[in-house]
Amino acid sequence: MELKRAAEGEKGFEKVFAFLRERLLAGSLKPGDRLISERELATLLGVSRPIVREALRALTVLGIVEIRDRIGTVVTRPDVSVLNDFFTFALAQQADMLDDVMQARVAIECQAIRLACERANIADFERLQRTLAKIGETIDEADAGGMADFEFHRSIVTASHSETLTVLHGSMAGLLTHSHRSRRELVQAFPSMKTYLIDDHRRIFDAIIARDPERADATLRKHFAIGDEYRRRAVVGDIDKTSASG
Amino acid sequence: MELKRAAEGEKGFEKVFAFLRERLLAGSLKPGDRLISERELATLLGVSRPIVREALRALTVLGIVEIRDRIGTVVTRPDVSVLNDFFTFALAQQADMLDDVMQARVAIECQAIRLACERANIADFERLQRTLAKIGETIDEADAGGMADFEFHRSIVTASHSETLTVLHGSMAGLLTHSHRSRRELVQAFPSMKTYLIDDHRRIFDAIIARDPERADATLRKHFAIGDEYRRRAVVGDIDKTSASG
DNA sequence: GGTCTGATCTTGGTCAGACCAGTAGGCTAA
DNA sequence: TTAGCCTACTGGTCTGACCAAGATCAGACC
Repeated sequence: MELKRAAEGEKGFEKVFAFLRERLLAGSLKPGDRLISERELATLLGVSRPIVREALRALTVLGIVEIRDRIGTVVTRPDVSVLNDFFTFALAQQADMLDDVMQARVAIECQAIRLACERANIADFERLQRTLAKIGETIDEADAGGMADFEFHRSIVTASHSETLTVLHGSMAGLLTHSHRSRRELVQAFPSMKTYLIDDHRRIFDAIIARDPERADATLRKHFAIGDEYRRRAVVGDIDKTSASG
Repeated sequence: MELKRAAEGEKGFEKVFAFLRERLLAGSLKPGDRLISERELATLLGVSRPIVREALRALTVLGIVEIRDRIGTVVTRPDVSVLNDFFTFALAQQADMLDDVMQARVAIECQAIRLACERANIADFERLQRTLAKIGETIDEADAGGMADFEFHRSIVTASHSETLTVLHGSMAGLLTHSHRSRRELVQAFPSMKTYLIDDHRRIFDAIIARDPERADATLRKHFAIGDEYRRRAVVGDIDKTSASG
């Protein structure tokens, strides 16, 4: 059984997984390809079908393949949701990681905005403008306002035309949406925030339009810093806000 | 069966996975906890053991739990290797993603260096100094030089004391090590690179020591930009370097 | 009484075979 | 030729079983 050669040492799951990984990484299995059936794979590798399913399921959660009921298993283009899942779980267990994730988000977004300055096209500009307008319209609503805020920032990342940045940002987005929302709740407490929210986003938008990476980055960073400042002040003045920061 | 309540809609794998996800996210299952046995889980959820194993295996590849032979399944602290796996697979199938990943790496590292300026302690400084020295010592060796380069950059991220940034950077590191290495191979072609490599890293180091985030960030960015420039020039002069970029 | 040892229970690891439900494609009948 | 049926195949799942080895506790020994 020369086919087993490369996977002889491992047993069971590892064997199947290694077998498939090899083909995947070597490129002999490309997106769109359909794998041989579970039964064939099982007999081919000398394992039982449940084991094969474990391996296929593993690849599924990694977003590498897709198991289609009664059709077969096909190789897919790497899917983002993996990162989403991972971050969701990771964050859930280490709530203190949230500040950390925020840092990563800032990292991604600041890089994205630089790229956006270079790569943004008309459609991107239009989307940015739309979402910017939305921020102004929803300035007094917590939910819609938070959503608008989020959409604007997402538009920035989209405009970077970088899949990886988009993926990473997206996977952290879910965790941070409530952060946008809670920030918006502060508007009631700090009237000056209205100006901050509208003007800051406007400045960010302008910098992108001007295709000025340095200014865009700096403005965005300042925007985050000010947001932090407001939040800190809020914590001082309104303790029960802290419970939502986890 | 009120226990099934939340997972009634799904079936099989989804049911088990959802059941566990719920507990994991809600925090009723914390790192270190041991799950109930596969058999119990199976009867509890009304599915067969192979299905339970699929779900557990899925969580395993996500780095959420660890299945210990003849011991049980325990919840672990989220593991980085997932991201590694993902990026490895993703890159294998979409080589064009490499530039993109590089962008993300720049993003992470530039944010990290800013944090490093604020948070780095003596130990961090020492590590940076050590790795910086190593770069000078190994300037003429491709392998060791690439490694030293990599270590220095990793030290920067470590000095940020941000778990998330470290994790993200680490998961992209494997893919980019060869990038460091191949960059070092250019040293032969471009003698001026020696100065670039040594002086640039030195400047970066100085900026961190000076705890000047802006300067550090700018210097690091410039460093990457120059590296890109060298690589671009190399591609023009030496085509077979491109084949190794996948 | 305390400790050591071994039988037993439990756990994961795996297999074999079976049934269901649709899907796809070949074959047949109109 | 074409519409429709029929079978082979696919994934989805279950059942029940066996193995090897860690965990546990009872009983024997010191």
